[in-house]
Amino acid sequence: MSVRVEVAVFTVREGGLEVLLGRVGGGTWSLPAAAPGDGRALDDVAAAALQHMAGVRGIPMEQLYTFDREGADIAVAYLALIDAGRHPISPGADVAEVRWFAHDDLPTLTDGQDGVVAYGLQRLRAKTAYAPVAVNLLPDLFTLGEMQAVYEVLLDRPLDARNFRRDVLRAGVVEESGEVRAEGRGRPARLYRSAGGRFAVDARERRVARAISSGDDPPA
Amino acid sequence: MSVRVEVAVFTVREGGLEVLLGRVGGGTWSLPAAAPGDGRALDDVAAAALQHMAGVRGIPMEQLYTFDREGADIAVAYLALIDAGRHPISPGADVAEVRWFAHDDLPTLTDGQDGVVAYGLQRLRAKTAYAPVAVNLLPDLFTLGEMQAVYEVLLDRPLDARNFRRDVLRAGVVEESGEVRAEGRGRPARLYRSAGGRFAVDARERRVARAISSGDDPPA
DNA sequence: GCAAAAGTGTTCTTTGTACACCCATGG
DNA sequence: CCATGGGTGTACAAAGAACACTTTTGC
Repeated sequence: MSVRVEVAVFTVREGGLEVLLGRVGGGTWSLPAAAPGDGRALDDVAAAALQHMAGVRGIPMEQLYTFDREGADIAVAYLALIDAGRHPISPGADVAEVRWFAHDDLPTLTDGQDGVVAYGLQRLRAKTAYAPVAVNLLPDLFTLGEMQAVYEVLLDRPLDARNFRRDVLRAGVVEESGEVRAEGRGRPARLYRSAGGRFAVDARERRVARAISSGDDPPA
Repeated sequence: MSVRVEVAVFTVREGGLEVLLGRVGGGTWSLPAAAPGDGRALDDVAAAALQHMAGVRGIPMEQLYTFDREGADIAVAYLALIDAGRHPISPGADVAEVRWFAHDDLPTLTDGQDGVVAYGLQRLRAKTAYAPVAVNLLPDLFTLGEMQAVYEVLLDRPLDARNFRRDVLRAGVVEESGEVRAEGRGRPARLYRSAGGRFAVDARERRVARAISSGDDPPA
């Protein structure tokens, strides 16, 4: 019985949701993956897989699901969210290429990894309804407009800016940094940072998320 | 790397939430567990573990989480809900004893299985907010009073019978069987059966569940 | 006819949704 | 001075929570 750990890594860039893939030599594209050796914890193996493939460290991860694979194998899948801008990717040793792919235009993947991506996406969208997932996809300081844009990509529908602002501030998931940023035309926006709270984007989405699936807090 | 599958099986009886445990010889109490041999799917291994330990079949299961264990081992944990009345338990081959234990008065368990029970309970309570978990804990036909009693045990707080009735019926998770049952004093209650829908018990709980943790729909 | 449980309906409050409007900046 | 995005407030609808009352049975 062989065990693998695989990580579905998502980012939001240029108005699109993207997935991190790499390949060795000229082989098929794959998720960051590793085999747990000696007694390392699964979470650590997942973190190591990402670091090995793309040189990115310190990204929080969440266990997704354990899948059956061909033969007598199983794959423990993880979900990770990163801000591609803050964490440039570069191929590790024996990795030929690492790239971001639009989530709806992926190449052929190894094994059953498309199932991992699909479920990761489902969980990510569901988490949107009750966890401040956007802060993991944004820089340290960000405007509420940028945050809203991330949610609009994740949910694939427009949000009302006024209600969005009210909900996010009421939930206390962000705090003002005191700084502002002028960016082209229009009134300069205040810059916020994460405050660590939890919140929901809006009620309709909450209900949808609940009806379809929900994320969860892994055990301590 | 050795893999085990373990199942946290819950029931509600006599006003209490109980967990199924068994033991071999005079050893420590354990959850139903099995090692996946050849290429059997994890879900099947979980079902087989329950059947082997307690002789119970055909119970829907849901994957919970994959835990690190001592050494280089991992344990894939499952959650199962059964109506103890409909599914009598009896020790399988080489099982000395199987019993229901009150969830808050468990004996010492093997390994890290108390973590599995704790997380299973958390998930079960969270699922309460958006899935009709009670129908898995009740007979084919049941009264709304019985159903409410199950939820009161799971949530550990009293529910308003009138709001409960309204919410359950509105959500369409049960359908009338046409029969009634007189049980001692009081007006006879209509008997319902599951209709397969999803619902939430009440809003406060939904929010609590969301804030603490949530269940999820496993991938297809 | 009284206690006990089932069943129906109504009011109040909270939450979410859809808006109209003003503010500050760049061109 | 106007187009553009930022920021504030308000009116309406829906959902949840609390609660009063009638119905049907056993004793």
